[in-house]
Amino acid sequence: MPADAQITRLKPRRTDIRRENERAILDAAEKVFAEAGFGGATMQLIADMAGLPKANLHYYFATKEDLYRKVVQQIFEIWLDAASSFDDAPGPVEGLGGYIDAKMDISRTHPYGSKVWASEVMHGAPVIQDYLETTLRDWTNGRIALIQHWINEGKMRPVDPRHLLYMLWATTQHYADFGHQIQTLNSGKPLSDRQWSEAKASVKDLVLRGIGAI
Amino acid sequence: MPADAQITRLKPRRTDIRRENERAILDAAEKVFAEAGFGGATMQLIADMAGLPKANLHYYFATKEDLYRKVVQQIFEIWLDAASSFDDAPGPVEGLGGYIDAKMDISRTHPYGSKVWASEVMHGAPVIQDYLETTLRDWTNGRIALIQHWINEGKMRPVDPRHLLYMLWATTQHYADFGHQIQTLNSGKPLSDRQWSEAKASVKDLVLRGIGAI
DNA sequence: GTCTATATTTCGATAGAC
DNA sequence: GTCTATCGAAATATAGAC
Repeated sequence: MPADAQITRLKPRRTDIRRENERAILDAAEKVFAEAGFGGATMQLIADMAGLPKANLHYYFATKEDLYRKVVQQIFEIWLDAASSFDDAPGPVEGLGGYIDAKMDISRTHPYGSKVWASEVMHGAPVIQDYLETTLRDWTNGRIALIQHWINEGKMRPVDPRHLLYMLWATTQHYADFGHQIQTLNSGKPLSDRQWSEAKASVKDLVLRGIGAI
Repeated sequence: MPADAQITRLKPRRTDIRRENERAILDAAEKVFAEAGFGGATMQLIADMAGLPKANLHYYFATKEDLYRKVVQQIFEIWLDAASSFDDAPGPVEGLGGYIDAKMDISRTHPYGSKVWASEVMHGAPVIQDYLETTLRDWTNGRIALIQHWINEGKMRPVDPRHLLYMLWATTQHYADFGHQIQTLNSGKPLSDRQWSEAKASVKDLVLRGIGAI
């Protein structure tokens, strides 16, 4: 295994070891769960990718489901943080435009987490149903009220805020969840920096025109 | 009248039995694969839902993967058929509007198939990669040319046809793939006929306004 | 064609030495 | 905290009587 472990002058503290191992396990788990699904993922595969014996996974995370739950929670919190651009905006151009930018960036930087979330919801959200019924529902209702406020102020056309939100979620996350299909249709190559910029601009343009904000 | 003539008439023919059993297996498999993923699905569960012994599944479909492949092919062909509304249309309002209607209807009538497709693509399309590189790529290029033609004729704004298609796919399939999330945000109840109509109208309105066709 | 019983493999989880 | 060895459960797939 790591021969260079001998080289390190100072022995890492136990808390550091724990933190680093948990991070390695979570990163590996996110990728494996995304690529194989919960049922297709194996603890052995995650352990190999994390560079640890399988038994160590069970030392840090009691069960496969515990590990999975942590992975799902991560992407959910990242998305919630990204929505802050929504709130302080004076109108839909800044608010929705900023939200699209943030969600598209996350689709590029966290494609695995997005896929795990999509898979979880597609299978009926057996693990995070409570989040849907509390945090997500509250968040959604708050943003619907905000969009309705913009409509009342005449800053955008009267569209159904709920279906607008669904379109934003669907479109931005599509670039992560269906990234493989998009890559295949891009001659098999991942989108370049330029192509990601064009994608963001296209989505913002279509949405902001669609709601009559520009 | 010969006695065996009676029996022959009453007893279903072998080809009928085969057809009915294959249909029952495929329907059950579509649902189980959608709800559990390929890895989480078990032949036992599919057999129970189809009302057949597990061994019979292996009689009709040699392996679990053979059965899965058939399920994925089904939804793909349904989507291709739905795209015919695209071609004979005089302009984007009829063409894209009709396509959205058709895709939304399929999301409602075939949610399981849509989820199986999404799961397959999210996991890197291990089974249907060849479809992506041939049929889907050709279909996409053809529709991009058609949309570009409408743009050249001044029937819609100059938007990137590729990202427009991605938005259509993402948004329409979202109502199937994330149907559970949508239902949770709808007080736990499935969308009513009226709500489905509103969803279709909202999507069409947002898209057709976004491209400047209405 | 159908179905019971079983072979074979693999996975999640754990015991126990270090 | 780490890691080898292994248990028990569950899965795919098949054998063989009917």
